[in-house]
Order: sequence, then structure tokens, then C-alpha cells
Amino acid sequence: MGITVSSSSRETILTAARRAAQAHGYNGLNFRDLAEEVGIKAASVYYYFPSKADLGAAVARRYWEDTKADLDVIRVENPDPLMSLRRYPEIFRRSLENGNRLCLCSFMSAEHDDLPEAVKREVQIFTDVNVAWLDTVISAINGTSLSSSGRARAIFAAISGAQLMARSRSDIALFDEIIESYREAGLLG
Amino acid sequence: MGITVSSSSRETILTAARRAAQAHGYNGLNFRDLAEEVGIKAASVYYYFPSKADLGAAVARRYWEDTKADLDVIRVENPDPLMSLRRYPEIFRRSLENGNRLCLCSFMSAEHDDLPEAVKREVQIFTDVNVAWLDTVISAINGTSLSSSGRARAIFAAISGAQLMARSRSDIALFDEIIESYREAGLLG
DNA sequence: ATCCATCTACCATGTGGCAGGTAGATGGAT
DNA sequence: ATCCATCTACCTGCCACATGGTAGATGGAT
Repeated sequence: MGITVSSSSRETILTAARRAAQAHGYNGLNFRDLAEEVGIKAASVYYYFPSKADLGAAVARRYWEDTKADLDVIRVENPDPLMSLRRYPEIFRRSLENGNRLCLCSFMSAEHDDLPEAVKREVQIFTDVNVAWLDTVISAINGTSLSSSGRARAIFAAISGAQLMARSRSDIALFDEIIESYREAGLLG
Repeated sequence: MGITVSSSSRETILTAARRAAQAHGYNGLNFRDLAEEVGIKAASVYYYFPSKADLGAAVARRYWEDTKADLDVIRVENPDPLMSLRRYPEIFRRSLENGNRLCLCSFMSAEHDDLPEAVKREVQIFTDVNVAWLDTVISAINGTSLSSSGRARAIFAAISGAQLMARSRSDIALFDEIIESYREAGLLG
């Protein structure tokens, strides 16, 4: 369990690919531009990822893994589940802060019809991870340990939509405003 | 002011392009496949639309025009604004019913960074049309004629998100479930 | 000497777009 | 009524470029 000191090429590719996919989608992701940003030649990317589908799946997988880790940090930092829920929108806000980027999996959800199976699978897991986390948090708030998954899905969908809208206007304040409306309406804690 | 009896080629192209763009986005839209579906050659499409950007803009424009018309029908059929609001989600549900298609402008919002200016403009108008309609309806419900636009934007974003999520699972029931959650939470009338 | 990481040099296919042509309809001048 | 110019609604054929992907060489580290 050693620490990987330098970000290997594989990691650099993965990071650059994530950035690109968040901006241009799976379809808009291409080896030439990706390689150039990393500082290697396109053919070299194939050394790490045998096909575009493999790269896409790896990117999506890493994406939900990272998000899951972020979510777990929120829960650890906030024993009070209501505070955890309050901080949930941060996850989506950060993408906007970070170069007005969309949630990778929102973009890929839109591209659903053209996605290789392996990629589709990872994208689905992203949703599952989010809904499961929300479900747990909401259940803890309610006391009941049953089926708050309906509410969880609604929150996830609503915040995804807010991010999509805010990003198309390049307007983080709009995101905050919509989230505030959700709070006022009582959708969030 | 005569009636255009048969749907001209231009109309057929527009319709097919809308279908394609809803499934594959602006990026995934291409002249070869489009022309084949219409039953003409790719070059012939240029007779009606001088460039892909023009076609994309025309499709997006027609899309918000049609949506605006649908929204107006709802208002005419429902003098009670609360009933109008209640029926709003239908607009997005119909896309799912109709071949599990996404709102054209949701897809294009995701592709925002790669869109020609002319297309971007039309996509923005789609949002404006929806928010304006919601704003009017909500104001009528509240009695106040002021700034319910915050709530309007929230509703639009939330329903967009619900559609995106439901479509990525090809599950209309999921859409209905999320909308129901919005109602329970009090986001919708 | 071998392995690893990366390179050069390709290829097949797909794409937006352009040049130029053409059968048939239209419509005014004679 | 006929001729001619023009327009409509397509077509064939092509180009330049981008794309995913492959084969084989190169050179440094061990």
C-alpha cells in the first residue's frame, strides 16, 4: 500500500481525459488533443488504454470513485446528517468553480445512446453512488431507515439539472440561486 | 398566408435533424445519416441549410417555437394557473414517451462549449421561453406579479434533471416518481 | 540483453463542405 | 404556341481534415 509519488503518465492521461470529457463529452473526447495536452503522442495513449471505450470506462470509474471519496469526507466531517445533506450541493458546485465544467456523468447520460456498454455501466454507478449516499443521509435525518430513495433520486436529479442550467449560462450565482430555491421549497434539508 | 400542404423537404430534414440531435446531440448530428433518413443525398441538404451551424440553429429555433406553442395550448386549455403548472412536466415526459428522447436543449446545453454562436443563442431562448412561461403561471398563482423567476428557474432545472436521469435509465416511471417527489416536497404546485 | 515507455509512420473510415452538372417546372416575350 | 432564360431540387464526385487504431522502430534504464 505504498504511495504513488509521481503521477504516472497513466494518471496524467486519466486526469486530462476527465477534463476533456467534462467539457466535450465522450464523443468529443479524442486521442490527438488528449495526447497533446499530456505532452505525448496519440499512439502512446494506447499503451495504457487499449481502446477509447476502455479509456472512457476508466475515466468514468475514477470519477465515481473520487466522488464517493468526497462524499465520505463530508459524512466524516459532519456527524450530523442534516449538515451533510446541506453540504451535498458543493460536490456539483466545485465543477462549476473549476472551469465551468459539467458533471462528467451528466454529460455522458445525455450521450447514453452512443456509449459503449462498459462506459454506460460506470456512468450508472455514479448515479447509484450518489443516490445511495443521499439515501443513507436522509434516512438518518428521518430516523426511519426505509425507502427515502425516492427523495434521494429527486435531489440528485434536481441538482444535476441546476448544474446543467448554470453551466450553460456560465453563472455560478445561478446555481446557488436555484439551490436556495430548492431549500425554500423544502426539497433539501 | 396559405397553408403548406405537404411537408416540404426542408421540413422533413428539420424533423429528422431534431430527432437525431435529441438522440446524439449537435456533435453527433451528421449530414450523411441525416440525408439517408430523409431519402436524399448529403449534398442536397446544403441546398436548404448552408452549413451545419445553420441547420443546428434552425432545429433549435423550431424546437423552442414548438415548445412555446405547446405551452400556450396548456394555458388556453387551463384557465386555472395551478392546473397549468400541474401539467408542465408533460412537456418533458412526452420526449421520453417518444423514443426515450432527451430535451434537445438539455443535450445542447451540455455541448455548450462546442456550439456555434447562432446555435447557442437559440438554445438559450428555449430556457427563456420556459422560465418566462413558468414565471407567468406562478405569478398568477401567487397573486403577486413580482419575481417568481427564482422559483421558475428552479422548476425548470429540476424537471430537466429528472428527464436526464430517467432517460439514462430508459425508465419513464422513474421520471414520474421524481416529479411526484417534487410535488411532495412542494417544489411544484 | 532486456524491458519499458514512447516514438514515427501509417491506414481506413467518417466528416463538413465545395464545384459543377442536370432533369424538369415556370413564366415571360415573341 | 413556342422559344428561351431562369429557377427548383436534387445529383455525382471530390477534397481536406479529423478520427480510432495498428505495426514496428528507438533509446534509455536496469
